[in-house]
Formats: sequence, C-alpha cells, structure tokens
Amino acid sequence: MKHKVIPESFYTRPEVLTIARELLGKTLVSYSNGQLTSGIIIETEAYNGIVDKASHAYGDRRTKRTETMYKSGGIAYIYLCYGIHSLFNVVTNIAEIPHAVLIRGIYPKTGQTVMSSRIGREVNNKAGVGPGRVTRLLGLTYADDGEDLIHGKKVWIEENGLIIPDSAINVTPRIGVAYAAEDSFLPYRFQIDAKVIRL
DNA sequence: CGGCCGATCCACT
DNA sequence: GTGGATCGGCCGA
Repeated sequence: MKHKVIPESFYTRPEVLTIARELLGKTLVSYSNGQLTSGIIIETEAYNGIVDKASHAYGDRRTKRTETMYKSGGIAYIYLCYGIHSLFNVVTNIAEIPHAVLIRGIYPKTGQTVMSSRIGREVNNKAGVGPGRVTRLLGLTYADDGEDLIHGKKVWIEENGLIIPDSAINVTPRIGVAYAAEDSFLPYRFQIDAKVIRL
C-alpha cells in the first residue's frame, strides 16, 4: 500500500469535491531535470467545470488553454498566472467534463536541497504554501501542461498510508476568485489543519 | 490588433 | 499594508 501511484479510477470519478478532499495527505512527486522532489499535499481547491464561475471552463469556454481540462482525469492542467507563476491542477472526471483540483500547498518531503536551490533560500515548513510555490519547489512550469499523472515519468501522486480524518480538515471559500460573484463563497477549499496534524 | 487583467509572490515601508 | 513584476489568454473593435 505504501508509495503506490494513484490509479486512473481515482481521478475519473465525478465528485470533484470528494477528490479535492481526498488529495489531502497524498504525496505529490516530480522528477524534473534529473532531480526527484516530493511533498505532502496540504491544501487544495475544487473547480467545478462549466457551471462554476471561478473556473476557466465556466460557460463551456473551450480554448487552447482550457482544452486540457476537457481531457480525461489523471493529467496535469498547468497554466501561467500573473505572467509569473505556474499553477498546478489535477484534471478530474471523464473526457469532455472539465473538472480540476488546484494544488495550493505542499509540505516539503523529498529533495529539500534541490528545492532550496530552486527558490534560492532555505526550505522550511512554509516553503510550499501557495500555488506558485508548489510548482517552483517541484521544478514544474506551464510547459508541463497535460503531463500524464498515471503513466508519466515526470509528475505523479502517490498513496502513502497517511490518514486525514475529517476533524483535521478546514473547509473554506476559495482564494483570489472574487470575480466569480456568488460562486466565490462556495466552500471548495480544503486544507489540513496544522494544529491537528503534525507532518 | 490593442488593452485589460489574472486560481500570485515578494520586497519594502 | 502596499505595489511592482511580467506575459499569455481573452475579448471587443
């Protein structure tokens, strides 16, 4: 059971909120530039497809960029934000239904020396908090958009045996989506409560 | 084409 | 607490 790559059946399920919640505590691994790095997922946000005003795919907006989300679950949707940051999402649900889960934070595990050189400073417990920091620590960019998380060799997610009880999860509205009007208040953000779980 | 702005981060005050 | 960085996506003309 330990260190097993999460299978396609985990991602292709229709309940994006469930997947966002269950990704907490899993290990996000990357093998980039010949360097292995990993971290425990501690914060996620669900993006509920064409009915979600906060989603890039709201209103069934199919563009070159959003096309990645329309593919079958189990690949990465990585895009450039603010011209500087690459944000990493997991595509979920079956093909043609553009659901995704944004990974907003990881707890650094493997390869902290590599991570340190990537960000040009010491890696501490907070170094992976923030969606732009996740990709930076892992050496991923929007050029890695569409990477296969199941059969791929560059980035994947592993089961590690860690159990996160509901009592250790904070559920709140998503960050930075004020433009989404009423949908900006939806409780689609999940994070491990650091006061309950010590990693 | 031109212009606006974003699922952010960091340095600085 | 605030503002600058930095550029692709998207929309309207």
